[in-house]
Amino acid sequence: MARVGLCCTFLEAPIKFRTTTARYVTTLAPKLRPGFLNELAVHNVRALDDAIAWCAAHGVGAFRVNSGLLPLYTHPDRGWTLAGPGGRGVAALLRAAGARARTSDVRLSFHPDQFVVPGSLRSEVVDASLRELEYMGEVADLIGAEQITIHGGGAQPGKLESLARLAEGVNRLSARARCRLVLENDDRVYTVEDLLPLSEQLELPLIYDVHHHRCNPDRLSVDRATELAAETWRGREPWVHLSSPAQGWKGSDPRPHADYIDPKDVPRSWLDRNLTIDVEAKAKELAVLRLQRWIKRTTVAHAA
DNA sequence: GCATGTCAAGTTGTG
DNA sequence: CACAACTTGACATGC
Repeated sequence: MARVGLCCTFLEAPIKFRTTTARYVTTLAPKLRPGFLNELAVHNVRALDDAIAWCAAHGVGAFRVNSGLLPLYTHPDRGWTLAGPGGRGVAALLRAAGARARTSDVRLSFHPDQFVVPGSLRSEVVDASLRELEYMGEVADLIGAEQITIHGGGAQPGKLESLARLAEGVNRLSARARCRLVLENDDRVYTVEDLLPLSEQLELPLIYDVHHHRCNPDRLSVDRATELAAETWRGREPWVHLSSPAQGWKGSDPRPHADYIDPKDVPRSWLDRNLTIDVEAKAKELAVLRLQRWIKRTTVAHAA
């Protein structure tokens, strides 16, 4: 049966992740900056442990870790790292959170921000993207996160050229980051059909986002795309993404996400598979629990 | 308290 | 051409 996953944050459960801005940090005396960033990191890793515990307690089998877990970690003059004095303690907390995830069977993943474009035309963008992916690889290694999801990025001057640049960027990554990399179809540019050849060439699994596929279709049916993407996981439980459109499928832009998942948007073929379904919905854990109840009911009815 | 403006970073498409 | 959208508002500030 499919398992459900929660993305990044909670709506009602009292688990909060803190953030800061580079501008604010520069208003602090340089001596105070590492301590401030360390405090945020400690808070956030404790919150991550709470999030994993919450998932385990509610039968939620996956959690997507917010990329801002260690705020400003890749900023050029942050002055704080996991290798430093305070960082050692954070690394220990990360390992402990990872141990909890492992024993309670909560799969962990990362999905970097929109700024991460390893196939960009601009080399400084590629460099910054790779730094960000290395940061996630380092944290993923400590907590045992299985994957880091990236999109294809832009398409200038064409898709083939851009995907070739993406392949170059990916191949510059350390093994620690690269072995966790996963591709995902997006809602504007790259479809499952576009990404399958690159997935095969680089031996990267493909996450199938059915909402993006419906916004940005190719020649594949939902079931065929599910099947082809699942094969790229080579025996591991495939990950997929699910959301419903905030304003419905007709009329205005279908891309913004609704508060909850409309059961009509769940592909029926998913219910017969071992899948990890990341729920991208504004009502966060409430949407995950509602979908989980619906899947249980429907799967039982289906089997009977 | 509460409303508001701001925040490191990319790319695309809409109005 | 400004701005929203994307996996996600949180925070400091000023009243």
